[in-house]
Amino acid sequence: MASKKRPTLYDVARKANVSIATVSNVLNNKREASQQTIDRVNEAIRQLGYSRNESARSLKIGVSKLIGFIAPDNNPFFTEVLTGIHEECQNYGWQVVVSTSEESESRQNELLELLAAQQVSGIILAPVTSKLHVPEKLRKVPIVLVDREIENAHLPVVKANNFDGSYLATDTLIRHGHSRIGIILASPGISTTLQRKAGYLEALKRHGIEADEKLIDYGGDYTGTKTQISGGYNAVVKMMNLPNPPTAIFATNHLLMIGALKALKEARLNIPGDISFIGFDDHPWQEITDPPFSIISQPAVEMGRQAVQALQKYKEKNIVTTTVLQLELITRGSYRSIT
Amino acid sequence: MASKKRPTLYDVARKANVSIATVSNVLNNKREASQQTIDRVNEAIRQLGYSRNESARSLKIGVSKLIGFIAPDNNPFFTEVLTGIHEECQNYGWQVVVSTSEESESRQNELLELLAAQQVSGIILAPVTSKLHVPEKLRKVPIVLVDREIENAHLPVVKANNFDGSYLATDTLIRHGHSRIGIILASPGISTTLQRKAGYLEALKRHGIEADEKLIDYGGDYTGTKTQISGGYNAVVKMMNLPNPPTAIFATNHLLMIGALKALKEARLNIPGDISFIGFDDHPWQEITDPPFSIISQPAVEMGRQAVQALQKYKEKNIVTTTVLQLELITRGSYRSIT
DNA sequence: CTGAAAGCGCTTACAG
DNA sequence: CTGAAAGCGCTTACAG
Repeated sequence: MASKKRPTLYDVARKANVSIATVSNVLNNKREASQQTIDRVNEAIRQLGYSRNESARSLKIGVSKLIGFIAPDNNPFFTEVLTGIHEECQNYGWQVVVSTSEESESRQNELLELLAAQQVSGIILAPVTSKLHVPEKLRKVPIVLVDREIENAHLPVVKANNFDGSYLATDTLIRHGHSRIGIILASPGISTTLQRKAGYLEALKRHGIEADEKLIDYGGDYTGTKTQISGGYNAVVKMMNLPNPPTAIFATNHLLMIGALKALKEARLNIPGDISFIGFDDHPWQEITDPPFSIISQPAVEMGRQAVQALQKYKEKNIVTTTVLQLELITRGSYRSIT
Repeated sequence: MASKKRPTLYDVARKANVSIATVSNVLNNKREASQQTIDRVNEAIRQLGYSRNESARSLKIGVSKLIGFIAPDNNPFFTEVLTGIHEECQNYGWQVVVSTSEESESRQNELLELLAAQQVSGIILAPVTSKLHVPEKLRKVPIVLVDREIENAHLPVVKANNFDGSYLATDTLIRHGHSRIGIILASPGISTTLQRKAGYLEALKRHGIEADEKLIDYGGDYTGTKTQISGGYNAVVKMMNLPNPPTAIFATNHLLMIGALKALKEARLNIPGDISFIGFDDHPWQEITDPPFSIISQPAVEMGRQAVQALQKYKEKNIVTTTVLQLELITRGSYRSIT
């Protein structure tokens, strides 16, 4: 019995009385084979339970059916992006090697290297900084940026309109009478932070409100998942102890939001009675909390899908696309008008 | 310039003036090479920016450095398990091909097949049913079961003590005076559901309470993430419309819990004033909700780590381990005593 | 329409 | 301590 090792092309060829080239052609739908041959080959494949050794194929043709996805942390946002990547990859027969850089640039470079060594046919990357220098030797493997972009990278990117989203949230709060609005941002080194900050500042400016540095906190200037939660927590504690604390808070990612709410709760501040709040990233919990939270919602699953499509276009036609998805404000019960 | 393609062993060998066998040996720390040779080789590797083509290696030795992880859905519990898998894999230099079966057995079998074709060195599987028949041709690749087990599989398994956890939750509610306790379970086809149900029934029995079929709902007997949330929702709606509704509800996974809470909220039932509640799986949101929720907490990250270790033992020493992790009840504010 | 043969980049006995 | 050579299982010109 050939139960010890998996059958190879040779086994199939022998059984079907054809050459291995013919089997390979049938397998890949290349060239015309007579229907009779095709049937014989397929029957042999079925009987032997043959499936292709992808390592051999990768070695020969230089790329595997794998793509890599490098997320910076375990923010549920990236879990959703991964869902989108998975969905779309089914259309291309790709499988996904997933890893987390934990916001470390050296870890990220190591992961890129490991993926390249696996002959992945592409990488979807949410980079840890906006100034990544992609090592020369990785230039061969197509990289698509997702969520975050890199200056002058000349790489396809799929991102959200963070400026507009942040502007929208801030503008809305201002129109509800708020002028002291605290914003909690993630690490200043990434593009999303920069753009979310810019949108906030622009909204203030349009309304003639002067920005107060004390109300701008990089609570998430740390690595990893847990530290971002404490970052949001610390930011709120700091702001609420100001002589002139904010009347509204805008937390610009889901982890920061959770930390911020924890601090608000501990301070026994009522939302929206004592303070208005807008968060980031939709999540089932937000409909069952009291109050339900208003948030800037990102099309995270769609972002994953689009990233795969962008990768496909980049690989096949060398087209460098920039896709910008719109953010929307979902208003529930966490902010109110003040006078 | 060799910028077109990545350097190979031959390039390194030529540069270092040795044979490819020697380079390979240095690379794998095999046999003794003179320190001088080692240095020359390493210097050549560095200069060329060489890194091994893992496809070639996999082809030659029959296994890659990849392992597969198949989750049944996007429950955040499995995201945490994945975190643990990632952490532990770093110790072995493994990378993880992640995929979701969406509770479909045919999809699961397809994924197993695809992973085997990639020459993965092992698979960590949360199976969609407790009666999986692993296809003969997959017998070559080591599989470790995580979270859910399979009858007579003779495979390593890392799971939680679901019986005890469920007993504990039910017993606690009974001791607080509840006798009509609704339980919301996931699909009856998986081991965790069976065990959680058994723990519930046993606790009732010990206290001489007769089980009421109407209070046992397989809200999650659907596939996928969203349908489980609506499953939990529907279960609560049904139970609360009973002539004699429950005074407490135990939702046995995170998705079911979210759906259940949504229904409770819509019915304007106060927790724990009108109804007591115990959920499943800890999550940062649970500390900031009002009330904060009591839950049965699973060591999800640890489960992932242990699964990787079990895989390692299975591969290296052919040891089939069964690891049972304890669940604990975290009491916050969502249940109370009644008379 | 089909086959013989080269070669992808490694690892590993084997010989020296 | 080091090298020459076979071979892992495929794909793909090339020849017929």
